[in-house]
Amino acid sequence: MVDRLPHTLRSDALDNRERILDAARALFSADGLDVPMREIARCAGVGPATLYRHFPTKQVLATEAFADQLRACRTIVDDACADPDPWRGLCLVIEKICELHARDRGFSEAFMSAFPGAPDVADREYTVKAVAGLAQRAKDAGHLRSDFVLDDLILILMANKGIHMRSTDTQVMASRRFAGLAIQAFEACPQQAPLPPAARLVSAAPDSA
Amino acid sequence: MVDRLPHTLRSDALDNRERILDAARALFSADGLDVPMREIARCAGVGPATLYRHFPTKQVLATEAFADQLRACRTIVDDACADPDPWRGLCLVIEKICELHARDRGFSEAFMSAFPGAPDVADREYTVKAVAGLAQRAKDAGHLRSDFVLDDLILILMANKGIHMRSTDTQVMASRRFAGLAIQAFEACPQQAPLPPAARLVSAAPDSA
DNA sequence: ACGCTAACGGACGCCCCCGTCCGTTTAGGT
DNA sequence: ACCTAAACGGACGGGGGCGTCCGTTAGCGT
Repeated sequence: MVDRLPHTLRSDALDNRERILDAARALFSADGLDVPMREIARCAGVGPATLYRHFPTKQVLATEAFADQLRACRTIVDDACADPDPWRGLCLVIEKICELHARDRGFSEAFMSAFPGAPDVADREYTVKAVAGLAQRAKDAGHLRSDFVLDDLILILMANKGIHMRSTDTQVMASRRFAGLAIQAFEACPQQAPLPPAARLVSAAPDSA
Repeated sequence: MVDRLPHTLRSDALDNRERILDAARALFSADGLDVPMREIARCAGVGPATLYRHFPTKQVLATEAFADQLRACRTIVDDACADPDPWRGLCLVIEKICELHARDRGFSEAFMSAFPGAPDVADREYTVKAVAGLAQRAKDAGHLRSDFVLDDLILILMANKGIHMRSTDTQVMASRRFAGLAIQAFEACPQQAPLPPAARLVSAAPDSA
């Protein structure tokens, strides 16, 4: 059931592992998380058993496959927080994350499906806090509307996930347009109509932004 | 294969037909279009054969099941076009259609999946023209940003479809918030940053709004 | 060069969904 | 009350995804 302790894979095993991850990344990215495990195996040129030996469940496979994207997310947030202009930082977060999700359908699904109370990203709380801080600073600077809540950001990401196009290029283009509209909606502006109340999306956030 | 000409169903047949439609409406609405046909049959208290006899394909069933919603859509658009204030009309379209989709996941899927070049709604072109006219009037009145295109509306509807919550109430609430943000984004406003270019979503529209 | 064992992958059984056939039931006209 | 045909639904065969077992292959240390 579990790999025993040698901790050092044989060269062919390591090779297969990489090929599986590559195939998974490609298929998840293009078709979402619903691709059959066998399809991934076939595409990687291995048998189903080999796939299951390396990654006992799709969850495990996806987690490994999306490690890069997760790191990218973290980097985006860190960069944004480092920006001296918090509003610019927040805009960057929205634009970059939307684009990341637009380019990788599977990551988008995995990222969002795991949202309410997912035990899978350990530093989720840290990231949430960081973005909340960024948003607060943007509000203080008068660039972000004062009734913005963090749930709005999640709302935008969920919505962005709903945008599906055939070609990746069109997808990214549409997503960019969408991000632009979202930013527009978030920008503080003299004659602003009040928004409908926000639905609670992030499980337990005492003061979300 | 096809029902022969008597044109008058037996009372039990008619009854079953209604029960099937009711079940389909309920299940589609709650769980989307992916519910198995057998589940609908089971829920309606009939055998699979009866279901298939009345509705040979899921497409046919869905079309009949969503007739009400489609009429509601049409009514919303007509009402909006009749509104003396075109901006108010456009806002109503966005709010009402988003809510309609939020309340009925299956309808939302059916409506949007059938979008690029669907041969299924005959008066699609009429509706598109009507909304385009409404948008143009809203622009002329100076309430709708001048770089708005009809594709933006489709974009919003696709995005709205991406918002999924457990309870319908939360779903509607989130969707309302989203519609509010969308309207905010569309509103003409002095210091407006230019949006990224729109991706073509509606197949052949020479001058979309 | 050889053997040991890690690693492989074809094949199996399971379950769920699909669409159809056909023997049985029952509505409704006489 | 009876007969006929409309309508029903259980049951079937096909297809596909799932996760696992086990006989075979081949990497690697000696």
